[in-house]
Amino acid sequence: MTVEGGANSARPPRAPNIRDVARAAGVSHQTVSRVINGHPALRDSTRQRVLQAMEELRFRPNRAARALVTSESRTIGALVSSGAEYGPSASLRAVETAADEAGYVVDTAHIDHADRASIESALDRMVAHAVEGLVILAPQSRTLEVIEQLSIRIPFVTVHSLHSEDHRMSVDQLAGARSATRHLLELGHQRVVHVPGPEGWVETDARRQGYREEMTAWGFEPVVVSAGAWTADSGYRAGLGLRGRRGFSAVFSGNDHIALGLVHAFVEAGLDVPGDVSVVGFDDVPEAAHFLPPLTTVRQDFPELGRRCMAVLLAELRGEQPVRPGDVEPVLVVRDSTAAPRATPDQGR
Amino acid sequence: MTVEGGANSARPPRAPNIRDVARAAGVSHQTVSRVINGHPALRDSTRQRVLQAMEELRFRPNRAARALVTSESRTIGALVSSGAEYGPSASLRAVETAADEAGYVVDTAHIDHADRASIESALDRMVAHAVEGLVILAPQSRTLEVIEQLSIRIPFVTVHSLHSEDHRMSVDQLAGARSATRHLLELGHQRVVHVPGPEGWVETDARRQGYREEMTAWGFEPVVVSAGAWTADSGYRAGLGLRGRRGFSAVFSGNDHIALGLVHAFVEAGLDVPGDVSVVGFDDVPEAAHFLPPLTTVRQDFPELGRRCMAVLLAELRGEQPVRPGDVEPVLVVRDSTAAPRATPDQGR
DNA sequence: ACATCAAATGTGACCGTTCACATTCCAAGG
DNA sequence: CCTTGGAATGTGAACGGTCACATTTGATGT
Repeated sequence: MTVEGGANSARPPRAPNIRDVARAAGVSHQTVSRVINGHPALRDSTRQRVLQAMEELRFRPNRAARALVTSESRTIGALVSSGAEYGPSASLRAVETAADEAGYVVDTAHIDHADRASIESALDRMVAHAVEGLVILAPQSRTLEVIEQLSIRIPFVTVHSLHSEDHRMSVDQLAGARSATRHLLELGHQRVVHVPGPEGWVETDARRQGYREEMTAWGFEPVVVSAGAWTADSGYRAGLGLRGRRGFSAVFSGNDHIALGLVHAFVEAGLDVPGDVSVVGFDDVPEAAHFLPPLTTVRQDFPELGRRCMAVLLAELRGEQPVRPGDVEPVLVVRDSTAAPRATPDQGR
Repeated sequence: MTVEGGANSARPPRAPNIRDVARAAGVSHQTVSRVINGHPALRDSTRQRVLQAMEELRFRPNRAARALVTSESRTIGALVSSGAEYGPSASLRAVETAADEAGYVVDTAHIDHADRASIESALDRMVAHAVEGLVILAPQSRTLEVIEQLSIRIPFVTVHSLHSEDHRMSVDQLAGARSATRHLLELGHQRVVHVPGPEGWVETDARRQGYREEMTAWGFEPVVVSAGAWTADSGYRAGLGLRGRRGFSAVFSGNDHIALGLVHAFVEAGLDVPGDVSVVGFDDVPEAAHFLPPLTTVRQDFPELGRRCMAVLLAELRGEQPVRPGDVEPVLVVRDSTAAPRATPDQGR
């Protein structure tokens, strides 16, 4: 492995530096530095000469040396919640692409436990690696609290901040949840239950809140049955509990995967979706259109979210006007998992 | 944003360095360095004094400075194919966790296009950031070819290499594909078609190859109908084409998402799965158990793959014996999407 | 009491850049 | 022809660590 080059001996293993280039080009090291940094006051002939020397020597500027003196690392850190959730992953990818285009590289750290120590250690590592900014894709309330306590001294953006309006960037979860709930109510459902995501997540709270608001606005009683995780497994377990009960004709699920598990549990019990019970999800993962039945859900544009995060962060790093584009709006996608309730039990009587 | 500390003025904004600590502790800077690096020949009292000074000054060693002189960056690079595929993402997360435990941080670069230029530029960026090693999670033949041509001078591991046996780490795709196919054949299916993933992926080739081998071993004709991508969408489209045809009773799908799309297309056309056609997937994504019907598939342990990648790479970075743990074995998970064929059409006459 | 030697600590150079400032070049103006 | 001043280039000192080597310290054997 790692086979080094040729057969000739006694080649100094040291990589060429700007002084080597300078010597080869017959200029001073500072001139080489200027070429690297695109200084305007440079005779074109000199620039060419230097560029050629760089080419010949296969010169690569040493980033560590530059970082040492300028304390610019061209690195940004990303803190991501460690689950395999679709949303954060998709956003992260967009963050990286955007960073890349701006000449930054992204150091990623997954935080398993939302305990203070592990977050702190992740941040420490980021700081030690001199990240210039931070993107935090860990929408757990606990995480965000810790982060606020820690009072980070470098620019950062979090997706979904709790209290502070600064640093924030998010999808309007509440509006999404309300429109999902409204969709069910408009279809004529009256007993709509909500199966939220795990406790401690910002989205869980926002979506539950949106559900509650819409239900009470229509004069109906909100009913919440917890799932425990964002997974299909936990949706299935929640469905198992739910299918014993009567008295509901629709479920608004915390996300698409939970919805998948719910549908599984319902269908297994002989219930028809959407005949007996309507289900609506959240996220619109790429598979949702092919669930059986194809899932009605709320689409979030995760990549766009990631891009905007980076836009905000980059603007700040460059000292530009702090861009603050509005929230990304989620949109309801109606498919086949929702329909009007079969009977209208509570009517009349 | 980024509010700096107190109200007192005239505080030098420079972070404390090793000499500041030395002065505060009444020792030489070299002694401080020794404390940082855990040098054994140090009086305990001195060490304590230094540690305390570091604490008081909130000293953080400057990694760029250290990197400059030692050329150790404690960074490894990850090159990932840019799709939102479940497998690479899951492995990547494991890679990061493992790296983290070893005190490394991971720079990730997603490569959108498998063209030489974009791969080269990603590698350049990694090299410029002085990564000590590279993990390549981009199982596209094209990517791997380019990488082999480029003859990287730093240690690296790729998941699924083509030719060279070095640097390799993978799941035995071929065995997995064979066992999936065998499962269908053992159920009594004779006309099994394969819907592979997109061309150009190492897995696509290996799985198709495994399918072919098993089919011919049993004396049956392999039939391959392309999907185009790893997505449910493209599986659905393939299913649309497929459901016109007759003469098959089972499908071995390139992955779980394609399988989901296939099932969607079949069920939509009034076919029963597994009554009329059995479907088996590949990957065992966490949702597969809750597809309708729950999907028979081949489980790959992506996190384990990631961990092993890092184990191999770290061993090499440390100059240890090159660990080479065997391939990760995939395992068939039988669920409800496969059953014996309803009739046995080709039998007798 | 003193030589001995390893353990403990100190000294100065160096890694490859950029920064602040000094110097040289060269065309235009008097 | 000489000044003038901006453009082009050069000089030496940081930056914050580690390395190689020098020096001091303190316990040990005689």
